[in-house]
Amino acid sequence: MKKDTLETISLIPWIGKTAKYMDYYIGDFMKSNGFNLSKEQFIVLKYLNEKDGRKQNDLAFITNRSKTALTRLIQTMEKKGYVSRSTCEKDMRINHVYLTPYGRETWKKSYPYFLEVVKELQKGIAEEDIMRVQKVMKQIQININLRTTINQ
Amino acid sequence: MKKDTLETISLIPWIGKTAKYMDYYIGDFMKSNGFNLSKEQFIVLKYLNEKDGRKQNDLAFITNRSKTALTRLIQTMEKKGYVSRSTCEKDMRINHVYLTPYGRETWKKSYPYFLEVVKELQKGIAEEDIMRVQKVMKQIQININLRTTINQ
DNA sequence: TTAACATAGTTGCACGTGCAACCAATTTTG
DNA sequence: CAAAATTGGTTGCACGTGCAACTATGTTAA
Repeated sequence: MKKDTLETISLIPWIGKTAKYMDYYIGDFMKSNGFNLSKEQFIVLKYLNEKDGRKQNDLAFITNRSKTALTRLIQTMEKKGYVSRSTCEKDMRINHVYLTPYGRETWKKSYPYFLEVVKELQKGIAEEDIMRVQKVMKQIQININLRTTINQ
Repeated sequence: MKKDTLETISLIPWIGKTAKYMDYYIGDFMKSNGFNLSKEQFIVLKYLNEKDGRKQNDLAFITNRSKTALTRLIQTMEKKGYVSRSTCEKDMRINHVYLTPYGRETWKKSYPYFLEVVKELQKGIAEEDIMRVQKVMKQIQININLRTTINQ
C-alpha cells in the first residue's frame, strides 16, 4: 500500500512549481528582449487588441482577476503609457480602457516573442501529450469552478 | 494549415491559469477550515517539520525562492508565531529557523486538509494521466532550467 | 419621488515576488 | 596579516493579488 503524501498522489505541486518557473522565465525572456512588460500586462494588451475600449469590469472578468487587481494593473499600464482610461458618457460609473498607439505597437512587437518563448518551453513535448495535459487542466478547472468564483 | 496562436499551439496559458485557480482555491479552502496559512507558509512548515533548524539560505533553495522572498516569508511566519529564528553560533551570518510548538501543531493539523484539497482538485483524473502530466511538467522544467536560475 | 439596493471603481491592508544595493561576518589571496 | 572577494541576510523599490470598506452613480421599489 502506497503512503499518501503530497508527492506521490499529486499533480498539484508540479503544476504550481512549473507555473512559477514559467512565469519567471517568460518575464526574464521579455525583459532581456527589451520589453518592459509583465505577463499580466501582456494579456491585457492582447484582449484590448482584440477589442479596444473594454470596460474595466469586463477586463477583470475575462482575465480572471478581482476588480481591485485589475484597477492596479491598469494604473501601472497607464503610467507606462500602454493604455488610457475614459469615463463612459452614458454611465459615469464605468471606465473604458483604450490602447494607446504605443500600447498597440508594443503588442505587435512583443507578440512574436511570446510565441517564441512559449514554443521554447514546450520543446520536446509531443502534440498528443499537449492535448492530454490540456484535458487534465480543464478537468481541474471544472473541479474548482464547481465551488469557487472570485468575489469582487 | 493551422494558424499559430497562443491558444492553439500552447499549453502554457493553461498551466498558468490552472495554477492560479488552484492557488486561490487552496487558500480559500484552508481559510474556511480555520487555518491562517498561505500555501507558501504551509510549504515552509512542511520542510521544517522534516528537518528543523534549517538555514534560511537552504530554505530559499529547496523552496525555489529568492533569499528576499524567503526573508519576508519567514518574517510573516515569525509574526504569526509559527517559527523562530536564531543566529548560528559558529557563523554569525547564518540564521537557523525553528518550528515553534504552535507551528508544529499547525502543520500536523493542516496537513490532512491539504491532502484532502489536493484529492478534490484531482477528482476524475486517471492515474495514467497524472503520470503523463508529471512527465510533461518535468520536461518544461528541464527546458527552463537549462537557461535560468533565480539570482539571489 | 424618495429610500433602498445594486454596480463600477478606488483605497487601505496584508501578503507574496525579484532585483539592486547594502551591511556585517567570514574566507581567500597577495 | 591586511586588503579583496564572497556569503547570508535585510531593506527600498516596483509589481501583482484578494478582501473589506468606501464613494459615486444608477436602478428599483415602496
